[in-house]
Amino acid sequence: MSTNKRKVLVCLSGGIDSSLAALFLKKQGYEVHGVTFRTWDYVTESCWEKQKGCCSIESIVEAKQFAEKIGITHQVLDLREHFKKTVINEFVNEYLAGRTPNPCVRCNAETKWGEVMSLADELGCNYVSTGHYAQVRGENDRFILSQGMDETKDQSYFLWMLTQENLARTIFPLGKWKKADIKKMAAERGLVKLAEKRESQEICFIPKNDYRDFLKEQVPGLDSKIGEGNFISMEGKVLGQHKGYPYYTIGQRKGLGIALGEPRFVVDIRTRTNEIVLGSYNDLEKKSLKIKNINLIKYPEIKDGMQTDVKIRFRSKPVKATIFTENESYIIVTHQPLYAVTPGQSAVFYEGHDIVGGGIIV
RNA sequence: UGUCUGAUGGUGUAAUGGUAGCACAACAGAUUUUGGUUCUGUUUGUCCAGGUUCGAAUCCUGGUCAGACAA
Repeated sequence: MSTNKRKVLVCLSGGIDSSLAALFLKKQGYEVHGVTFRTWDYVTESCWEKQKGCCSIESIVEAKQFAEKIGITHQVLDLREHFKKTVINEFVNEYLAGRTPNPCVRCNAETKWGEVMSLADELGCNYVSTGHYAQVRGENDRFILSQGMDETKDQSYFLWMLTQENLARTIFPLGKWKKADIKKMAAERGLVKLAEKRESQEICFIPKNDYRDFLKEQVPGLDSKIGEGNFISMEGKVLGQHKGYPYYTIGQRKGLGIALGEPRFVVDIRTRTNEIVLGSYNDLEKKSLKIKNINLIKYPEIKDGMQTDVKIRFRSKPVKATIFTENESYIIVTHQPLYAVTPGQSAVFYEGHDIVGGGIIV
């Protein structure tokens, strides 16, 4: 590693958060080098209009301009192939398997930290940094990831896959700040455009916010391979036709195109028979789930029967639960009902504000 | 072929003479670094032709269509 202990590689997206993160690091006396990823090419123009978040060409230009403005070096890293091989492929395959992926979790682990760490090595940077609202600290020989101070903007959920090696070198300059303050500071520094820019949102590589169209583009002949199938009730009665199981996700209500007099939700996806089971909201209830691909952060291991709080989606309150270990997977039994537990999504364990670990729901 | 019943927005229904309502669906916006959820809002309807009435989804006549029963 470099002899320069104050050199940091910061991921700039062109948005307000990462820009301010870079600014903070610079003010704190770090030697800062910015990097912006090129992950995906947009073909449609709609994304430009929407000023989409982290990866558009326009944002790359903005990131570069910002770097110049605050006087840091900057480069663009072309990760298109890597991104396609990891994030996009997994995204498509998961849907084809009847599961619902979370590409952001994958992208953070594989693309952002995965690739940035090696670039940091090349450049002699001992730290890497992003504009995430999360915190990391060293304690008991572990590097512990915890929620951002601004609970409404906390993004730790998306970072549960980060390894100890990743966290050891990570700085989150915004972890102790509130989004409102960041916006205010940006405005005060004359960064009006940034302050007014829309939040990055939706899947960054999907234009028009329609993952179904994206799947069609990525999987030629998808509709002829899978095609229409039956909506069925909990009792097995045929209720209508659907467009093919990859277009649905557990808990989904909108877009079913079927009027049954009361709200119906996707309760189960049966890939073998291409059947989608519909039920009431209460039919989505579960009190246990199984996870795999476990990554532990706060503790090196988890004891059978450990108590924790678990989150099964980004915007949901943590629920008290007990973890039962079982070889490579865990069984999580919650003390309150969960709704719409969705295979492919992340279950993240919290202890207070700290992330204990997480896994992918089976 | 006869008799009876029914026909309301995309779907299912309410309103028995007095501004056509509800649920679901659809669409749009809000929320949101995943999908989904949630919230707010919007669009769309009285089978057709006559008649009675100040006024008809509602009553009358004829037609069309559907279901049931009869043969």
